[in-house]
Amino acid sequence: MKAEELANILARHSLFADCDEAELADLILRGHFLQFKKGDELIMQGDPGNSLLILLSGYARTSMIASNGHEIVLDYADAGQVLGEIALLDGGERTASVTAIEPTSALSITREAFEEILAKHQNMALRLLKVMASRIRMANSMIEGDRAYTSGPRLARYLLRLSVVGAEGGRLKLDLSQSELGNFAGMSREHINRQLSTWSEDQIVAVESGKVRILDHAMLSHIAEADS
Amino acid sequence: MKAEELANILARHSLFADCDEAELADLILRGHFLQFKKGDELIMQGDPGNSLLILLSGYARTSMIASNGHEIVLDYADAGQVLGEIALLDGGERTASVTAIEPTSALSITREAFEEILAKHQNMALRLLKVMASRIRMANSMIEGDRAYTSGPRLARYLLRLSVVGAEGGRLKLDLSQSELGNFAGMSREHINRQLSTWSEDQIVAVESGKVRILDHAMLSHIAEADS
DNA sequence: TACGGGATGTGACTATTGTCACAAACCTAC
DNA sequence: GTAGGTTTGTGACAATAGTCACATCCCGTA
Repeated sequence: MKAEELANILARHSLFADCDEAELADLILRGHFLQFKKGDELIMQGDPGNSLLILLSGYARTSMIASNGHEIVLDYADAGQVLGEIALLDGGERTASVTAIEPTSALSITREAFEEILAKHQNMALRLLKVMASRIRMANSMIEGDRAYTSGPRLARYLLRLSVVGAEGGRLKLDLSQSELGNFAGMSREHINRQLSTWSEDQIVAVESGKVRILDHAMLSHIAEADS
Repeated sequence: MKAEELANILARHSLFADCDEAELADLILRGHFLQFKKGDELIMQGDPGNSLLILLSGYARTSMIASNGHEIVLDYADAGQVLGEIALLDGGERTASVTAIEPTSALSITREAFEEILAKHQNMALRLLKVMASRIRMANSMIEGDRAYTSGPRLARYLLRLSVVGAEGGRLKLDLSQSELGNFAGMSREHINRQLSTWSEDQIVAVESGKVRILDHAMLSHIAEADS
């Protein structure tokens, strides 16, 4: 892929929107362009983490397998997202896997290249710090959801997190299976099903051919804030 | 307090152990020394976050109140810990409160000072990035614990997190009340009590005059890894 | 030493959610 | 179009943990 195309893709996403030419050029020069098929692992839990990825296109799922086999989906990443920065920074193992859920491309940057870029461009570090701040906020809000709310409000939150603002018919960013929704929201597949059925009767969501649509966004937000 | 005393305290803690003289000097020069009584709030959830704190002495509890009133303890911070960096970085509200649980002192650094120090000392940003990486790891492991494990293994994990390596008699870093342990481990006070009683019978922990001691560290670790 | 407030111990009951089982529907590829 | 896999729908039941209620204990202080 041409450097200018890469530059275009990067510049289109918030994180890199305010990068200057030189920064983008360095990222592209020092990065490797990678492509993945649906199902490929971009990052594997437990591996040593010596590189950082910037997702250029497609969607990927970030998930952990707990030691008892339980799968936990932490996030769904789209283009522009930085992945794998934690292990790169602290030299530890990768805490989670990242799996392409559709054909995906990414820019891979080694630790050496990353350190050089960081040293050369002051703003890069600040940008990364902001990314990580928002990650911590997200993690805290997951903890809050898990701890303080019952399954209903919690599922509502995750559906809202998957919703796109101006989507026609309330379509979600991703069409997840009910099992996958379960791993995301932290509840069993069966329970997801029952909850969606209930909401479907109340016209809050619609479930057709396995796809969830949000019909009553306001109501769902209200449920997400419920006292229990 | 004298600058050299402050420098000593800072240099004694891992995060700042590898700071050079100039960095320490700038931190101290630009920081304000603050003191807090037990129960004082160093940081208040919902406030705008325009400063960063470095804990110099004492212990503080980081906790969130969910919108339904549920209290969640995220961590207990000790000297050397950086607090309040998230809101400082992204300009948002403070996500959690930090409360002194004993007399505490801290160095407060404003956004302007922080930005100057960051610009002047390259390594500062890298250090902060590492701190935040470990925060994300911690948050992910809380999510894993909440999602994948039942209360027993989970409580075991939190007790281990509070344990100190060479402590005589298995004393914990902090003597928490059972309600507070509950807010930390995400379970009710009563359930904490019952679980501790059971373990106490099996000589895994001892509970005397409200203080928990870990008798069988190995067994507790084993429970923490249990399949369910 | 007596008092009062907070922390702890414990029983009984309830609520929420997971698990298992199985049928039906759907999709995809030959 | 049909076979085989995956996904969905749903009932019955079990398990885990929360809630409520109340007795008790402990500790600082007047």
